[in-house]
Amino acid sequence: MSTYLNLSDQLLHELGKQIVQGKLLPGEFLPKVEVLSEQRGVSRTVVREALKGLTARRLVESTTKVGTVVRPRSDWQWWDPNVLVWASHAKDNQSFLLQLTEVRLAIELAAVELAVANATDSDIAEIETAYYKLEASISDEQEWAKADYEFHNSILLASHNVLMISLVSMLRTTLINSRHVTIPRLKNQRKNTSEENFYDEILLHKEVMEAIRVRDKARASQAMHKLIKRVAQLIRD
Amino acid sequence: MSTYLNLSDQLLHELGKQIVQGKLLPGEFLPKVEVLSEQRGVSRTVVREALKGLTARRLVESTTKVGTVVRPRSDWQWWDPNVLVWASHAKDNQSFLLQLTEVRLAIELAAVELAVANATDSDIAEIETAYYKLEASISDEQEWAKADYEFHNSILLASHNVLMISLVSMLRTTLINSRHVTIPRLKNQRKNTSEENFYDEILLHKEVMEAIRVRDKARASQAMHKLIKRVAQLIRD
DNA sequence: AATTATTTGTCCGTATGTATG
DNA sequence: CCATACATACGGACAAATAAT
Repeated sequence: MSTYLNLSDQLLHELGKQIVQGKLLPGEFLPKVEVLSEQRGVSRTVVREALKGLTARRLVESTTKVGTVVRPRSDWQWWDPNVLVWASHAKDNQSFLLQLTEVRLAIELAAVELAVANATDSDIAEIETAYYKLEASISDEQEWAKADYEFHNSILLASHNVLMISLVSMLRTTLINSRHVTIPRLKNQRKNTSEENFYDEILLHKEVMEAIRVRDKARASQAMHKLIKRVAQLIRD
Repeated sequence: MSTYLNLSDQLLHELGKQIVQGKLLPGEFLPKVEVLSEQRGVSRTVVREALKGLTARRLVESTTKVGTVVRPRSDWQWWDPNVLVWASHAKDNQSFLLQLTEVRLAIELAAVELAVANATDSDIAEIETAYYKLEASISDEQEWAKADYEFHNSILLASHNVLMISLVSMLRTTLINSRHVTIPRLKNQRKNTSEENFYDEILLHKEVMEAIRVRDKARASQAMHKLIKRVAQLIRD
């Protein structure tokens, strides 16, 4: 697997970015196929395939004789990896990343309730090992982040909801792609958290784990809610 | 706008269904391009475009000399309108529809909290009118369903989270497409609900509306949680 | 290690279909 | 009815990658 992109994908990315990042506004027309073909020095086939990619993502609509026009943002198929990437690479992406995070939190909160109901013994074992790794890495910032990811992921997997798993995986990929914006802020925030808060956080993780083990939905949900609200708070600032 | 599908889309749907509905299992190979081209009496170009569609949705992976193989289900891009439709049209789609509903409930629950924070005056007015329509249509099953939809939708819109709105709209389209399976069951269940339960449900809707109006996040969230749990319960049975 | 065969990937020229003005 | 502009479809040629010999 290489990072090589064929011509139509290159053009697709170029046009997709322009649209999602607002350089081509809804209602505006794209140049016609022949012009695009000449401008970029590619064949009409390449242009048509790129346009097809835009159409499939509902970013544009082509009608004969009229041309290809950018559709309103509400029509766009946001839950497409490429659209998400294009949007997350925009200059003014703060509000977009916040929205992404809000969805992620919503799903993670729901996943813990499902985990209580659906977790197998081996799922629970995974969650426990993830928790003990977390406990063992309080001092190491890097390790803690990794362990924290694995802890939440083990719960997500235990939900046995493929749609949630796939959704969060998409969100994570997108958020990682724009990590340079968000992670530094979180790190700085973390430095400011006191020892006590940190201890609280470990306790909350433990509470989540134990509640899942004893199948106490209300407890699990409540603890996760508290955990998540902290993240939401960090992001909002 | 017609329902006409071009040759490659027709083939795409045919192959996509076969894969998602398990007639072609992960690890199995598709016939090579030339064979497919002959079998269906279409050009190689058409076959290639259909395969491209499958590849874009991560249902298959093509490698030179080896051929095109079905990827594991966990790799599939589930959040694609077509994949969702193919999956919802499968024979054994009960568990899939349940998962869809679980995601929908998760998002709706999160949306109400966001609505409390983000709703404009006009958003709140929309929610109120939706509620009064609901109140006015207690007796009419048909009207009630419609009003209920509009009530929840008005809250969703008030969240001002485009990603959530787009996600739920996708879910709804899919669920409506397989309505024949789920709605009749809900209707039957509803008939069995007593007058009292029905009155409770109205009260819960009212509680949600008022909590949003006075910007009381905890109250709104709690009331919505109760409402949603009922739906979840209905579905589970 | 080099060669060959096989299969996908890419590009293009061209022809036909279709809807608009 | 014609000219325009885009969509769809076909098939040929060649490039790239890899398995097998």
